[in-house]
Amino acid sequence: MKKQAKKVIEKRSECPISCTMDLVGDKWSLLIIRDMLYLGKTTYNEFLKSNESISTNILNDRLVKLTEIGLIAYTGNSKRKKYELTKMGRDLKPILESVAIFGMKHSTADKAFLQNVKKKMNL
Amino acid sequence: MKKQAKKVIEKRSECPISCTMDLVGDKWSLLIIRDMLYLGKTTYNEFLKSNESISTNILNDRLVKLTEIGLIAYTGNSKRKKYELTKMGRDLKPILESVAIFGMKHSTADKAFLQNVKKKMNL
DNA sequence: AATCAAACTTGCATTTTGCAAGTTTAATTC
DNA sequence: GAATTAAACTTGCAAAATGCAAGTTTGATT
Repeated sequence: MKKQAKKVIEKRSECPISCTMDLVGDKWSLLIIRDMLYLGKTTYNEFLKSNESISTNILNDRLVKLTEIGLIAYTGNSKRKKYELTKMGRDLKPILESVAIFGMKHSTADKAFLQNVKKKMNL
Repeated sequence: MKKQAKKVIEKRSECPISCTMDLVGDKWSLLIIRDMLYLGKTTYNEFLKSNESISTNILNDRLVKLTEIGLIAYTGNSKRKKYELTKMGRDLKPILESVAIFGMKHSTADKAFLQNVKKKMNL
């Protein structure tokens, strides 16, 4: 029954940008948040089926971390967890918006991607 | 004279958010951009002296990558490089702003940090 | 010409991520 | 209510990214 010790997230400095990156500046966290915000995903298996193919151990690790941080929270028993963004988590939306805008302008990404998603979600 | 091969950055998906994270979603890139945008830094040694203590190999790697991507560019000869943000790089500013706003609201970061910086820089 | 120092480079340890399995236990089916 | 299913993890090991402490190279300064 080895629960991973709740490791304190280290701050590299007092800069608000640096601090935020220390929370969600890894390869996967913001994509999980995106799936919640734009795709309405709530469960482990839904997150697992993203186009970017996150692996199970990383997904689990991120869900635990994001929950510990307080960006997401779950309801339901341990085998039917439903994750939701907290108030704090929803405050990440402007970040995702600006990241998406940059991506639509500069990357070779499919520019219709988020537009379609938003339409589907009535956003 | 081993130049590191210009490795193509892999896209995990067509999502603009994912694509942007594939470009600058590592532990250090946005902090270098921050130093250019808010602190007016332009040289290797200035970047090296950040509060977050980036190490020399990582800094060099990121400067090469960001230059290859086209977010920054340098003038000057190889021993007195002056880096500047490109038009594309300056388009990251809204991302840094929203990240900073989140950090000021939610992290235990020094809330005066960026305010002071901006005042100093007349932003 | 000698010295300095800015801009890298190298080697190796540690941490994070990726991949392919396996395990546990609520919920469903029979 | 026992057997089956599947959602939510867990584990082990390989690969990649990061961290650290040196060293090297080459324009600029003395």
